[in-house]
Amino acid sequence: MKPKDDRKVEAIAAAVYRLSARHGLSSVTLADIAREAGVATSTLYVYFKSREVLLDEVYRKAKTATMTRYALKDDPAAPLKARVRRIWLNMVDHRLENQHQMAFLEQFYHSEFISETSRALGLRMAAPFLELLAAGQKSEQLKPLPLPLMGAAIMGLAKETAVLLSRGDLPDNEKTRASAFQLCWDAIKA
Amino acid sequence: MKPKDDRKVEAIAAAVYRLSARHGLSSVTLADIAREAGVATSTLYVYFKSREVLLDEVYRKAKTATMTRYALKDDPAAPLKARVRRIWLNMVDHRLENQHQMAFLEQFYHSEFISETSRALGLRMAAPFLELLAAGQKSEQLKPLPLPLMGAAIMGLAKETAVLLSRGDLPDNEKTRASAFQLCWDAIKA
Amino acid sequence: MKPKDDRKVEAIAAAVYRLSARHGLSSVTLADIAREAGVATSTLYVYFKSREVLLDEVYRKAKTATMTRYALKDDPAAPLKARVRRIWLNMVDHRLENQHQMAFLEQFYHSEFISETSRALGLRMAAPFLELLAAGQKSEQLKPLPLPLMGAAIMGLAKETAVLLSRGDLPDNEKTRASAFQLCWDAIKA
Amino acid sequence: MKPKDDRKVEAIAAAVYRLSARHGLSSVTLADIAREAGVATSTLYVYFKSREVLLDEVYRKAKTATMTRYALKDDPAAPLKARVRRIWLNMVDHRLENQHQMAFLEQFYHSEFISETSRALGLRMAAPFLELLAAGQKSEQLKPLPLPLMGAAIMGLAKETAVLLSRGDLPDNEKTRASAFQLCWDAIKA
DNA sequence: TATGAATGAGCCTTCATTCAT
DNA sequence: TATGAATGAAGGCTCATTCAT
Repeated sequence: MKPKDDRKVEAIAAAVYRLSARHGLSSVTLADIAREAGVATSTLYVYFKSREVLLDEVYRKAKTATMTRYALKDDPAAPLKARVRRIWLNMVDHRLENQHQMAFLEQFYHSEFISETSRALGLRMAAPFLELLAAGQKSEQLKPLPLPLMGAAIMGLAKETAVLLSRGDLPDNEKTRASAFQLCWDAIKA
Repeated sequence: MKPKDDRKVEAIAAAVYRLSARHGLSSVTLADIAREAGVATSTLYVYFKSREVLLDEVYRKAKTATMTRYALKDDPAAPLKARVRRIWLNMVDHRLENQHQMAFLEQFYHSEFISETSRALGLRMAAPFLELLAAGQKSEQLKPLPLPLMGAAIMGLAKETAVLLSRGDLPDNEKTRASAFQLCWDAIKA
Repeated sequence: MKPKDDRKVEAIAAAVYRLSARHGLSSVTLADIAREAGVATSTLYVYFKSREVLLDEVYRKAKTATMTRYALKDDPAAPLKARVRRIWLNMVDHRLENQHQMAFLEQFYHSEFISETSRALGLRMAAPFLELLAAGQKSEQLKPLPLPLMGAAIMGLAKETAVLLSRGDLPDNEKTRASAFQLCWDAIKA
Repeated sequence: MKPKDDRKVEAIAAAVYRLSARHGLSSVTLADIAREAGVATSTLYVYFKSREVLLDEVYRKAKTATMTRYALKDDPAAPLKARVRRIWLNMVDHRLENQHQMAFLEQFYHSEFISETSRALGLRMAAPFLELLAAGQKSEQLKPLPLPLMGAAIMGLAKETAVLLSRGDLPDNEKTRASAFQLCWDAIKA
């Protein structure tokens, strides 16, 4: 008997990312995915029960990897501002390095395809970050506004910064990042 | 394709908004639109050359109305901060009052359906607002960061604020708006 | 606007009969039916909501026509034996004249495709005939056995007779029919 | 294709019977059979060359067992009526005891799956019984009608009787069987 | 103009069968 | 022998679009 091939699952996920970025998630068909991943359409059903499950599982994978990446080199002992900066820079860098994946993640999150459990996953994974912000509010370093608003401000600015950097509208260097983060920090600091 | 009956075009647009908000743009079929608008499917082709054109035209309509609304009661003679506040509050209010329409607008903008010309329309309509910000930068009241980044910060925060208000996560009153705008202003002010 | 075409429904039903007889009901695909009926596959969905409904409706049509045919020239005033003979001969003749239709009817009835309501239809339509038999039992002309058993005996013999006639195993004439009916009558008469 | 493990073949046949009775023969997939029999799908190909062969072979098995069962306790020296009664009662009892198997047998016989050789098998196995009837005709104890007609009458009545008994429409006792057989005998006796 | 009928292209999914271990 | 992975072919169904009235 032949064991399931993990590399095939990887290839399928990568195909979904690429196609989402290229033509938009809602036009990604199983035939497209299969072709792009180099397998037969029916093979997708060996790994996933249905199109819905496939997308959901790919989403979970990508979301988890993304959140892990955001926490990279985060030092829990560092001061608040340094930690937020670290995470914010991680967001920007990860977006620049994984544009396809992010394209999928965003489209899926805003689509009707996403399941309730997957939507919940997003929130669950963001929890540690929101707790960091909550601590910052308690120590009166951050504005006492609702956490979702604070979080959205930070992520939204990271996203827009990444877009501008990748488009070349902004020079991709330390200075640019520093001033963009300045905007972010000014927004949230108390 | 000169629309003869404006009320019918109105009904079609409204159908698109409602269905987009209810089931997601990519699952909206022409049959759905026709049923919801109370006409026959083939009648849609009397008014629009194709599905693509229909959506594009509905988008233009909604986008124009939205941008006009944002400028409501904007007094060109007022001081910068007041003008930005006025526009920012307009954004929040318009979102709260036209959720279906905004659902469509956003899904369409992030979708693969949007044409290049429609995407350009978005930018063109935002021009006056960006000019206002540019003036603010010149007078050193606003941070000297790229306009797209500034604009994105402002709109993103308006959007998130509206979401929180409509969900009931934030009390819908003057005070809440004032503090949410504070966050916005702190982000962009020099 | 174009009105629905009744001749098309006829063509579809005829296609189902022919294909059922030729290859067996369970191998009849919508593509087959469409090709045989001279329409596009999707056109079938203009007339029927699904394959299941299509078959069910064709069954109803054929079943009703069949039962009506069985009662042809039945004289309610005639004596019992004459009436049973008339109906029995109708069964034999109808089978000989509509073999494709009967092939479909039988396969559908014995298949898992048939709906509960369609199965019930069969019984409802046979009711008048069973009442005739019941009357014959009351007047002690027929054996006092369960009606389903009596009915099955009669129909089963009609069927087998028709098979033998159409195969040419029996000469197709009055005499053959008379003796075959004799067997039938002997079985049920008191 | 020499089956090595007879118990496995047995399990496969039993699975086919059960599934045929439960969901209808034409919806029985190889995956279903394998699951129900407790083997892997590809293992079926170790025992049978194809789905067609598998069904055909299972049919042969069941058909042979059935015909053997019909002849149980048949005493070639007994008088005609007694022998026919014995066989008729065997038919009824066997049907009552092996409903799953009979469900498969009948569906397969009326399906398009059956091969010409398998259909011929049915006739060949029934030969001894038809010879008995032929002898009865020669001795003028039975009607001089075509043997297939005579045979069909007898089997058809056995089948209907079994159906009524298993449904509970008739009390399952000696008396019922006696009167049902009476109907049968009246039909065929000279 | 307005509409119901008609359709070709394409989608998701299933399945008998083969492959590779 | 036994099996899980892999697949091509096909099936039912949907939909944007065109036809015909």
